[in-house]
Amino acid sequence: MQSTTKKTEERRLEIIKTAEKLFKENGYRNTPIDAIIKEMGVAKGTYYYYFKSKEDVLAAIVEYQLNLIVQTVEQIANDTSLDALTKMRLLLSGSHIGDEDTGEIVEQLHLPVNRELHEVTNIQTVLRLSPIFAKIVEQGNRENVFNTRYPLETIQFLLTGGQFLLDGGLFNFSKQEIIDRRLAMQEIVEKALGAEPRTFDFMNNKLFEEENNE
Amino acid sequence: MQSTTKKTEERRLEIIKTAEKLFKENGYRNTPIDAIIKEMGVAKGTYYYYFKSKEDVLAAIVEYQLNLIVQTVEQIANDTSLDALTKMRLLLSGSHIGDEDTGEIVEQLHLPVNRELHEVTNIQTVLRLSPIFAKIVEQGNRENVFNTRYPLETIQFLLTGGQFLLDGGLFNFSKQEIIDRRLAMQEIVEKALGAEPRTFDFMNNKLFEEENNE
Amino acid sequence: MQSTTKKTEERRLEIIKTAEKLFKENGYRNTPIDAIIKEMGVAKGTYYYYFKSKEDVLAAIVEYQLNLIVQTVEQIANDTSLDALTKMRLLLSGSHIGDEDTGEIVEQLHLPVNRELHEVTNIQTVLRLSPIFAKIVEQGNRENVFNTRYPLETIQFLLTGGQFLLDGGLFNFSKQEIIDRRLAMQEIVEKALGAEPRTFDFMNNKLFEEENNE
Amino acid sequence: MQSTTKKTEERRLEIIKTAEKLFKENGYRNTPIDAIIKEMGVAKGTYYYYFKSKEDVLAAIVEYQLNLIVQTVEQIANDTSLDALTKMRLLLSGSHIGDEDTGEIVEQLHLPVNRELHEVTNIQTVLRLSPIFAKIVEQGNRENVFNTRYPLETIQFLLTGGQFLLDGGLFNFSKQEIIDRRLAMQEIVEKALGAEPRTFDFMNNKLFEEENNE
DNA sequence: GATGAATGAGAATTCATTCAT
DNA sequence: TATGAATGAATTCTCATTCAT
Repeated sequence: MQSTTKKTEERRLEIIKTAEKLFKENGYRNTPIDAIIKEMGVAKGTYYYYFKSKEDVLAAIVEYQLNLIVQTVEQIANDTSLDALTKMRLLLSGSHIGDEDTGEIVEQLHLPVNRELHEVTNIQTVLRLSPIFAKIVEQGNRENVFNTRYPLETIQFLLTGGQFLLDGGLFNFSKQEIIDRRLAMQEIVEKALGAEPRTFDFMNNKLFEEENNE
Repeated sequence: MQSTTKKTEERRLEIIKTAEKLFKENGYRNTPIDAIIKEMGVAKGTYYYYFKSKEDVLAAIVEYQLNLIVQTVEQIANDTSLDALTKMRLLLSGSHIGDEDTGEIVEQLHLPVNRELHEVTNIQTVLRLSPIFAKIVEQGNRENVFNTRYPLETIQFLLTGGQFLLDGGLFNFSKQEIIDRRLAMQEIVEKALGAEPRTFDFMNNKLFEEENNE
Repeated sequence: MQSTTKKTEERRLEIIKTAEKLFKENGYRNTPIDAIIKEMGVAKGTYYYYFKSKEDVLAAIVEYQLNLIVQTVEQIANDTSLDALTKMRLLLSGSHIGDEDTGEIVEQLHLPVNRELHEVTNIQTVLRLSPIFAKIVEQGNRENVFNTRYPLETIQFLLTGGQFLLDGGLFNFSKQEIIDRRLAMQEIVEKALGAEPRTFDFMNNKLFEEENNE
Repeated sequence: MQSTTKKTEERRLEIIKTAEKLFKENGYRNTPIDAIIKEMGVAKGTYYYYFKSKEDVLAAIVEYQLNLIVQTVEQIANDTSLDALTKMRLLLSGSHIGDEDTGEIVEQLHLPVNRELHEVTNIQTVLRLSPIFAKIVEQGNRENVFNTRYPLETIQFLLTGGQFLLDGGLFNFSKQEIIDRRLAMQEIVEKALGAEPRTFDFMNNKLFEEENNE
């Protein structure tokens, strides 16, 4: 057995990771497959042994990322011991213990990725997370901490605004501008969900600390 | 050979229009310049006589569209005879008398464009329209019909959500799904701006009619 | 009639001068006709009214330059009041009173021009100047200051070496390297022509001053 | 692995050879890459698999040719059993046992190449050969067969004159004209190096035979 | 004399994909 | 599993030249 031979799953993951890194650095279109294999030190054929096209990795990357996020979000959402407010706070703060890969949820959602990768990811993220979030909102409605007429649609709008506006990749906001927009977003979220003012105050406290660390 | 010489500005616009059409149909990346010139029935050199690259038309298209929208929005925003509520309603309904080119504002904002074109347009739209809208919100604050702490940031969030979520190019929503999301959006806008419930009720009545016509 | 003809001639010359300048700056191949007309502020058609192709100006430039040089060189060569040594010294030093256009002969010969323009010019220069120089050498033979068996061929070899080696455009020599090569060249010229050592000593004194001025 | 590597080297050389041939026939600028690959019967991508641009082959051709020449010249120059006169004669006559690839040195130096290729080759040839020749001249100085004050500079001038003047690519001399110029050159070389008259007599005898064979 | 819009035949380069080994 | 040479369609961009006005 060759020492260069890795287990199939491992190698597949290695390609995904390498491609993801390069796509984020240079963009999907601007990253030839050559770049990926060169970075990995393998031959062209190896790539095509694991993926049948270039789009194929893109899909795999998105799927991989999404699964991680969805898994974490679902875990929290399905935890019957938590009330809606706690769940929502956990998800919005990302303060739970994340896997290395996942990192903090909010971070994941706001990762500055490039456009091509972004499009697919953002949309899929909104579409897959919104039903899960919607359930929490409905729970919140029942627990009288939220008051939202259209849980799914509202959550989708809020996720979309957050994803696209605050994602560093699209708008080139300064740190201060991001802070300002998060403050506004906090209020909008609270109002849209019909929560008490300052319910999600922590969002920006947290942000503040983060930004100072960089 | 014989050349159908047109006035420079006309031909430039013709290229812009043709490119826009094809970009919307097939996407920016999937539209070779050859397709544009073939559609127009001119030579390749003609294209490069007016635009020095492919990106150049993209920028021209966005600029052209944006100028139309911004112009109209600004006209309403600067009309001192109108109160904030009327202005906002006009802008959100698009019921003003539009130029042929402009069409209805809401339609403009929600034009189903493809991704590549979209990205640039959406972002620019949000960035250029938000300050104008923000002024109206501030006027509304003074007139006690709105109550918004962060006018600019709030408007930016709302515009972003609207643009990216309801723009047919990104999410493939059915008509009914769009209606549902507009209903939710109406409420979110009202709440975020601190307006009375049902202030922007017309948004969806109007939409309803439209959709039935198609 | 006269004045229009003169104006025509003027414009032709203007094109030649502009083209020459741009060709020297950016090279013949890298200078589109567009650049020439843009620099002049005239239309494309104007160019083609005066020259039927791009090569046409190149030929005109070379012809124009060459005529100036040949004229001056011939004037000195044909001056029956001068002995061969004086003539040769004059030509090699370039110390005669030159027209503005011509500048100093040596300077003309060593003008750092680009390759494309260079090729044609250099070769033509060698071919047209060598017979004139050869006559001076023959005169020198008769006057017993030179002793050259093959005047024309020798002169051609020397002109070629000087043109191509010392012309700043081809070899990227430093100032010191050029000085060294001129010293060597002086000796070679003296030896090749069979002149007394140090006959053309001034060549390098002169050069030395020049270089210090820059 | 080694066999494939060797094949790779072979193919690379094949491209170099084909390009060289076509460049010589039609000129660098007038030889599209299409012509090269068509001649070889390979696809465009194959070319770009081995060379990253068109200029790239040009550089490779020059490097290849130059290495062959330099190698041979160096071999002779470094042979401690030979005196300077013999070395110089060998190099100028090209009568040594040449590799098939190299052919005769003088032939190599005077290969009728086209302009674009020529420029680069000529200059590089002069620059790389002159130090080697200069050593022989210095040896000759010590052996009292030469008497040259500036060995390097003198050699450079002589090489330049020979390359550019006698290289069939630039000046369109007839055979007789070339013979005449070689005769003159022989004398110039002898004088410039301070060698005895007729030291390099063979140069032209040899040439004479050659020319009659064609 | 002068204009400048229009032409269109190239040219170089990219890169996803295939396949024999 | 892995390799890497070979492919070739696709695409952007250049620019000398023409000609109706």
